[in-house]
Amino acid sequence: MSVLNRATKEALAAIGAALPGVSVGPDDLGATPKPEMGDLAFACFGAAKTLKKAPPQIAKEVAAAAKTAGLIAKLEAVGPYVNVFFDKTAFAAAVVDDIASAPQDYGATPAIGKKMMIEYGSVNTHKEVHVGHLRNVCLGLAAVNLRRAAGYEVIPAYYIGDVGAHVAKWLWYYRKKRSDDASEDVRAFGKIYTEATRLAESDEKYKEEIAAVLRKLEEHDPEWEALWLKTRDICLREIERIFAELGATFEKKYLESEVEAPGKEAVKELLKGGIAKVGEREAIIVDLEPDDLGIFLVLKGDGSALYSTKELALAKKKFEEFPNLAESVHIVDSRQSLYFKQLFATLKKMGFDKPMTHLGYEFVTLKEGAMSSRKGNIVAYEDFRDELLTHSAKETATRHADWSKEKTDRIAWAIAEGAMKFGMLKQDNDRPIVFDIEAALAFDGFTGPYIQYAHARLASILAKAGKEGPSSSKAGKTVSFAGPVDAGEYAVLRVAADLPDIAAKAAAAYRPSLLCQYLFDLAQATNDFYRDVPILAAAEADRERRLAIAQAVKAALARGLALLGIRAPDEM
RNA sequence: GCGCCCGUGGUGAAAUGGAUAUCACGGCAGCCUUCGAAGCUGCUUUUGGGGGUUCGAAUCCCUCCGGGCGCACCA
Repeated sequence: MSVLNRATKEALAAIGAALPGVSVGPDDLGATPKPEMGDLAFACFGAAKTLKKAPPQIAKEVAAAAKTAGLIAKLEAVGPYVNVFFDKTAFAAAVVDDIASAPQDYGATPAIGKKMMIEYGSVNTHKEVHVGHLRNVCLGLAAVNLRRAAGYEVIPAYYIGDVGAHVAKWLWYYRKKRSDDASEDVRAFGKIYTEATRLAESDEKYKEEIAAVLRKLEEHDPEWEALWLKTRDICLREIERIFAELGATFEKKYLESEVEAPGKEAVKELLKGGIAKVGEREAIIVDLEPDDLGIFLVLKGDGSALYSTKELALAKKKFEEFPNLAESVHIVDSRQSLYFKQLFATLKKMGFDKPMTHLGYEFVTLKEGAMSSRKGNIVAYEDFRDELLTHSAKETATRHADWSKEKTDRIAWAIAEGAMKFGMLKQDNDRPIVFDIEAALAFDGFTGPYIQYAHARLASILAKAGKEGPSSSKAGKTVSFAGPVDAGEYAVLRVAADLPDIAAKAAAAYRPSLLCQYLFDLAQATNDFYRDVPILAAAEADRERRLAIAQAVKAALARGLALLGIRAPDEM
């Protein structure tokens, strides 16, 4: 149990004992508006109802009657609230101890024996990876880390769209216009897709040509299949490379092509079972009107597969491979909300009632409007990364002219990654991100590098004190802790104590933004501490204690960033 | 038309139904002879309209207005 939870429990016990006949729970206990007002606040409105007394009166009685013990030092009635003050030194020592005992796992819950799959990073081949996909990967990565910290056994999976109409269109165009181009430059693939779309939309007759290519592919026509396999594999290698550089690792890798045939079988079963029927233009549909979910199309009129066809089989495949999944999450942008509702409803009709959820998020747009691979007005991930990296390397080089090229590049990438991932996660899932390169290149304010910087400053102090080498990634030896702590020391530890709770909330709701907000608060508190509390120049006893605090806070910052998939370099 | 999501300072955002709505950016004015100025300090400006529920509403409900997205052969 975290130190804060322990203190909260003690506070509730003390207050509960002073209020016989009233049930008090964690819900009655919240944060105070300002740190000076105490560590926790108990609202007396609920008790007022039960006791038929005025809240301020109850507050006064509770403050007078409650016994202080352990981590609780003082209770004070302010209006209808009882403000709880922790024993600063005892609390600070407990937090430092808690972090020092397992710095890399600070705030983690022991295993809860539940297995879950998180599917994310599900991009398409034959198209360029853009900043919209980046949001997906960052969210998925954070979700995996957060759920693992919450005690789940998580299986990260991706599901790549390596077949379908977009691939057929690409191959159709390539053979028609670009077959002389032997280039294997994947970044050119995206442009080919845009050109293909332009040509395809220029004349109705092309529609049928492309549909024919798709049928050929599904029939495994050797010539088309060879071209498809060759180009697909180039794309898959590129996608793998991008995932690797973002630190995204996957235990299960699904391809649309492998569930195409089983998907068609599933549709046959649906027809046999009377769940699906033939709709307009011979298409196979599931009528979900009674569930207010409209019509769900599961197979095209010409017999070729749709996204839905394949996903019917994929859902089954996942649970065949992992029968005991407590949850199977699909991280896909919220434009697919209706589609997933339809999919889950159809699976349920098939008697396949498994815990599947769609985690939606708003997409990334440009100031000019929506990005579209079809139109070609996208910000390619690699262009963005290159620009960010160039900027970050330049900034790093100005500050550290003496660093080697290797070191500069390594640190510059950590900073670029911090800016990129934090930028994608700091906003709540249900708000669109309007991509602005100026803002994305910022390293100050509410950004990843701001937090990395606070961490590096603490690292620098510790290095000077000989407590931790600048390049060590593991926590050094623990430092002795002897109180009493002053206000500045306590303030930063009080914030650090919130991490376990915030991480748990962020994990439960899949909201990394909560952790971003929190880490920014912790970094600000760190900068206050840095400004107000001298460490190296302090008297021996204070110095040791403050170094211990610096070490604990540094570990908390690093841990929080790690949950977001961001590195915390000791120098930057 | 129906459904989902969102309306908070100039801009972008935060706030388990709780105390005086919190940050960042921008702008203006300051701070490097004291542990790293990618930092710090000060000033600047806010809950779309109207009802309702509640001791208490940015938050919940209704309604209107505004924006985004989705609604049969794309994924």
